[in-house]
Amino acid sequence: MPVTMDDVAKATGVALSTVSRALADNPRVSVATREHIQKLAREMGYVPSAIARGLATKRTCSFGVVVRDIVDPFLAELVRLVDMHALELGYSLILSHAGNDERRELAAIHLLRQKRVDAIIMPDSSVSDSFLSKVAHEDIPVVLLNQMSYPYSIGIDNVGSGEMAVNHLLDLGHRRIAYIGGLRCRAESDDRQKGYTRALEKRGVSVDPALIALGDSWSGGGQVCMRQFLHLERPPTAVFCFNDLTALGAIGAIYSAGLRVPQDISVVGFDDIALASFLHPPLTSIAQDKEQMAKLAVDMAHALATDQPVPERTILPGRLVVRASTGISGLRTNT
Amino acid sequence: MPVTMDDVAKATGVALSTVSRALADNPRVSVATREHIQKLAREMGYVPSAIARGLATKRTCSFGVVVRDIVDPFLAELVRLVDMHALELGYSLILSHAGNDERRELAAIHLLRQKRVDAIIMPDSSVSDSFLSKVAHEDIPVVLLNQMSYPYSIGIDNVGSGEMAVNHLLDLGHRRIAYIGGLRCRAESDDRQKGYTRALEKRGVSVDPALIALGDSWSGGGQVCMRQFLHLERPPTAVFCFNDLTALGAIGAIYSAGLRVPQDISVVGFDDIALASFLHPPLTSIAQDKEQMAKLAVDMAHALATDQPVPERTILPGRLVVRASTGISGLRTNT
DNA sequence: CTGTTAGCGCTTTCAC
DNA sequence: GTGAAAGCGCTAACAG
Repeated sequence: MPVTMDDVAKATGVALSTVSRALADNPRVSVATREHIQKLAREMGYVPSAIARGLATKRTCSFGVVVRDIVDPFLAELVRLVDMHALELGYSLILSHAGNDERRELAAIHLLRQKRVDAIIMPDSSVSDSFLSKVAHEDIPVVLLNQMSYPYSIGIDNVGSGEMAVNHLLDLGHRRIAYIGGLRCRAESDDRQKGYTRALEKRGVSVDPALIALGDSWSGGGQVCMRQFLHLERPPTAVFCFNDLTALGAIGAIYSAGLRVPQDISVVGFDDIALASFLHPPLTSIAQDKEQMAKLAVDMAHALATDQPVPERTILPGRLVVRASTGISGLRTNT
Repeated sequence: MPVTMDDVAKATGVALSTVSRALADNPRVSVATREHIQKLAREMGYVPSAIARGLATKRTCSFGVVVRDIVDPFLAELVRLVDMHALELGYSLILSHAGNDERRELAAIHLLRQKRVDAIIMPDSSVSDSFLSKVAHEDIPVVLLNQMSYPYSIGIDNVGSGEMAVNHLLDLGHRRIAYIGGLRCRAESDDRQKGYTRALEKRGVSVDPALIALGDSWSGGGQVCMRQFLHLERPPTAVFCFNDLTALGAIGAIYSAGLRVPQDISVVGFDDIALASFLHPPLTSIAQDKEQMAKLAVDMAHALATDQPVPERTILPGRLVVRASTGISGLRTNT
């Protein structure tokens, strides 16, 4: 139904290949014919078929992106940035959802292989290491975020960032500091917890297992875990959360218990999502350089897709953003 | 590089076309050969090329989705649901960002046409009516959400829902009720405002232009507009917001001014995003049936893409979800 | 500078 | 039930 290159060729009276060249701005076509062809093609409403081109060139100019849940604001922000950078390089994004189901994740990858995407970017993969090693030798390259056991990956320093967050709380005088984990990527929460533990140990504060709970990367989990902490004989005076959504839930639980943030309990989140500064109180958080992550991931995917020298695996530093959800320990309890 | 159908044909000793049929579970192939071929294909690691198939069948089994900003939680939730339903029908989603730029939106559409997607779904289009009428007769079908001037669209009753929200506030005794608009789709905010006006007028409450402001569909806008309202001689006792993000910003501004929600000012949002119930206070909002919207939109896109009878344009009702951000007027000011 | 000719990997008549 | 062959719309040698 749509106008083809052949139609344009017939209309202009030149050969099909000349049209192809003219439309590709190939310098081997005379300026006159090129412009003539381009003009006519435009007038005829010619829209090149990326499908046919993909078949011929074996490149589809599209990346697959598989996420657990685009509703996670951090992932949404990341995917948006990936889209922007990908577009600059001429790629489109095919988005697939995997939920928390590893099987669905593998199914999504399989579908993307059928679609012959040039590369796959997975911002929060849950696939096991055994699969990763297999996928690494697959026909189509895969770039992972925050999964540093994998060669083609971009991530942030989760251990160091966790440490940074907890140091901030220690500096404010807190000693009973809790951690609420999550389950976005496999190793992510563990590493942040490692940073938490390390920070405490360095200051000689003992780690209390009762102050460590595992949420679900969502506000519901944060709420439940925080409620549990509040029932402790000696509740924490500060909480470090896997991500901002968890922190939001924790804050809700604190308010519901008639306490206040940060007067009674300080809260630190992670990701520094766009909403963080609008929450009440504005949330102290660890910011990830999403812009840079997205750019590096796209560049890596592009390099892998075009057989260019692949940039090295990168670990970005986190950055503490202090807002109003953290305060000096004992602000209220000691008065 | 990857295994092709031809490879499988040679390996099995049958003709290419037989392999094609066998893999498509075509009953015209004997059970024995079919199973043999399928088994061998699997062993050889054959992955069918959706590209080649697309060229041959003129169907790519993919929908384009162009959004202004996937970071908007409402859109993210919608896109996730669209993805689920699309997958059930065998479609993948190609996601493109348009920002608030109509030109980028058109560019995105153009790219999707090149990709030969079977249909385009636009949850929050900003393209003008003049363009819409053009796009309607385009080669590739477009389904719009919340843009009821267009034949192929699914939406919610924005006027009625706005009215519902404001009636709720009126029922609580509020008389000075403000509206903070947004700019997601073109007509969306206007319609909600229309509902706002209508509700007030029906109860004989005069509409005060000073109580109407235009935000940006984000928390920042809500914050700014609310701050402006608070500087009025007679500030509102309740605010109806274009969406939940706007409401979040408004709430922040209220707290920053030393006032409380809902004791001093009640706030109603729109969309009922997943976060709404975790905010402090939990947000009263108008829920849209995203599940249904997504399903209807995908079904419509599918029908259009396959030349089946197209279901009718649908307008879904909104649903008021009362939480803790709204309360009786004068709770505090009159004591 | 332009035309001819093979494909790319699959579907789909049309024969047998 | 299976095979042969003609495309789908484009790119990319290879000639001229």
